[in-house]
Amino acid sequence: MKAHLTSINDIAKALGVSASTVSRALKDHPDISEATREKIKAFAEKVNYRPNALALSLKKQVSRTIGIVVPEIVHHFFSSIISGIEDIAYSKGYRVMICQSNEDLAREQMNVQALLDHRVDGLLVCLSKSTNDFNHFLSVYRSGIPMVFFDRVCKEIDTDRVITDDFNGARLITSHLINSGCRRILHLGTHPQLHIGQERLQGYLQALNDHKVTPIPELILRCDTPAEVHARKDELVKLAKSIDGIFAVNDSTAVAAMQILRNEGFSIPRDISIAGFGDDPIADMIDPQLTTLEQQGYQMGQEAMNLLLERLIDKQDITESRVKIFQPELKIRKTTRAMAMK
Amino acid sequence: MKAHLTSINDIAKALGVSASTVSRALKDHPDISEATREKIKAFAEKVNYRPNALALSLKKQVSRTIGIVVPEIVHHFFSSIISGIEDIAYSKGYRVMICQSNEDLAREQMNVQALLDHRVDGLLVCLSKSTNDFNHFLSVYRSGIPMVFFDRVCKEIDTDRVITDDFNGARLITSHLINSGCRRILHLGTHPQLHIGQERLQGYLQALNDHKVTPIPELILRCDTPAEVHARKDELVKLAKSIDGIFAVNDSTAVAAMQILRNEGFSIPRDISIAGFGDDPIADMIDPQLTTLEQQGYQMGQEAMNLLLERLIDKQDITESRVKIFQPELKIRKTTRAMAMK
DNA sequence: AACGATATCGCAAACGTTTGCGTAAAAAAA
DNA sequence: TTTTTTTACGCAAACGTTTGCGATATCGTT
Repeated sequence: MKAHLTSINDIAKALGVSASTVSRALKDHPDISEATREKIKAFAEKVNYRPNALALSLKKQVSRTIGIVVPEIVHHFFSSIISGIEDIAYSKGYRVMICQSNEDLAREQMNVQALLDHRVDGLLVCLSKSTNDFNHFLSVYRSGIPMVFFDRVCKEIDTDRVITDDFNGARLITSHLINSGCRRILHLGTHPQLHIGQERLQGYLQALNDHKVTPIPELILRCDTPAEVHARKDELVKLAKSIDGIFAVNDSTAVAAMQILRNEGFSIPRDISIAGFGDDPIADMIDPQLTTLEQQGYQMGQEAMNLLLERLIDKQDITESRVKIFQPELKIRKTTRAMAMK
Repeated sequence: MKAHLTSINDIAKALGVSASTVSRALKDHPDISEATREKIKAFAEKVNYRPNALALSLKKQVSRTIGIVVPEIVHHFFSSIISGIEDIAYSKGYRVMICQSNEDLAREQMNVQALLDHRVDGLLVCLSKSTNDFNHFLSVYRSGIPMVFFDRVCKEIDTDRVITDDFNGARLITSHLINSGCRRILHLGTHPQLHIGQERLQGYLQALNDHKVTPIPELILRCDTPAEVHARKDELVKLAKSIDGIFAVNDSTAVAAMQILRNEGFSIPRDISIAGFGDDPIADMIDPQLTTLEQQGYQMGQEAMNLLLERLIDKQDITESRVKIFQPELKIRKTTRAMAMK
């Protein structure tokens, strides 16, 4: 069975009028008599006519569709961002096309290209971990298509951005660890080329410095997924004897580390305190509940979409790029001890 | 700045040839001389020409895009399915448009309509919990657009489907609970109108029957989210004294229940055994680790996309609808006791 | 009766692409 | 040289929609 949705031409032919008359009748153009208008509307209703969005976009040179490029939707943080984006987009009559880069540069490039091919009106993107080349975004920028980065942004290109204050968050939670008595804090960080990785590391170092704690290079590891934690289990277990705290770059890594440590007989937080980043749902579900930083993903998504919308609607009058910074909120739970001092 | 991507006509004008010549040159049509072809290709490369996917879809009457309607991407099961779908789709040159119904019928109807408006070649859908009207899917079916349901399927319409053997899974895990000594097993189920809810309930009842355990109506509750668990906390705590096992319709509900029970002083699994459904990542991260059923979301997504692809490619020669049933695998972990008998 | 005004509609171009067909010029065959 | 074939390109329609403009009627005015 061939799937032919009825078009304006079909209606025109069936009713013995021209396509332009049908088009005008359907949108209540005054040039059309009431009789014809009603006839056409009734028929369109009957055959369940729906305008072809592709033809419309082509004609209007506007797709009312925006593209999203995100590392992986399986991560709660990203899927909440997407929900935030979608809710705003829907309410303004926009649709979204979601692409996953799977943390892979090549895939990210393909994604961007495909979205451009589909003539999205704007782009919302979060960089993949492996992105060290920005030409695909540069060409988007040069072609004048509005683009806003969120979370993992591209500082090489001057666009709107929505970010977390990673530095401050890391400083805050590391300070909390120190205040609760930790002195030898292991940092499980992410790729150094990631801006957020840099910021969180710097925040961690700043907190140590704030409290006159000497940083120990051996206690800074690149290890940012549960899989990597398990891969480097021996290393972790060996380190465990000499540390009293862990600050992991995200919650799932923190939880994985905790799992291993507890199996090795360490008590959390008595022997070792643990802190994460992101306030993933698991943080609240595990026992002991994970101390972490709340990142307001949904709101960040909303904000990103709003920034983009302003560009799409008042195209001309925004010249400077804008940066929205979300302050992560400290969620002190059970994997860290109560403050030892004020 | 206006965003005008260069078209075939732009190239034609710039080079003083016709649009048809450009079109043919770019796809190595033999009618075009090598000189012209090279000239055109070089220019196209220089200006970074990319065909307009909208125009192509309109012309070819094929969008090579498939629509996905899913309740919520924040759930790991659904986002794994999407990944499975995407990977197959990409490898065959298809794109996907993802929509969330947020478990809401009206939104689901809008989603379907929007996807049809964008002339997707096919539909992959998982019903929302509140869907009790299927006319939007019926009209898709009647218009001849291939559609395959997954997980939460619509048995009112005769389409391809990819499902989990919910009955068998529920029977399996309930049997495991009984075998490990449980006799008064609370079932936290979902909406009765959901087919999977029915199946899991029936599987639970069947297992009781298999073991000559009398079912207790008071022990069958509709409660399928952590939020609902917390809302009905008092009820749950009161019941807790009289039960020795819980079978929840999904893992997050199981974990939430466990959290409350432990806070009330119950020991898991000594006092109460707990089992979930789905093998969410949290199942493996919490302590004690949750006994559950593995649902192969990624593979289900792949299978669904493959079924759809067969319809899209050999349009004609598939008449009967096909059903792929995935057997969930029992993951016995720490929230249930070891088998008491064989 | 002749005129202008208004109401109601169709034509055609445009968006970007593909493709059957026609055609001019060049090459090959007679 | 004439005829036929081949080479290499352009025209125009089509996909579905919108919209400026032109074209008929019909009406009301003198």
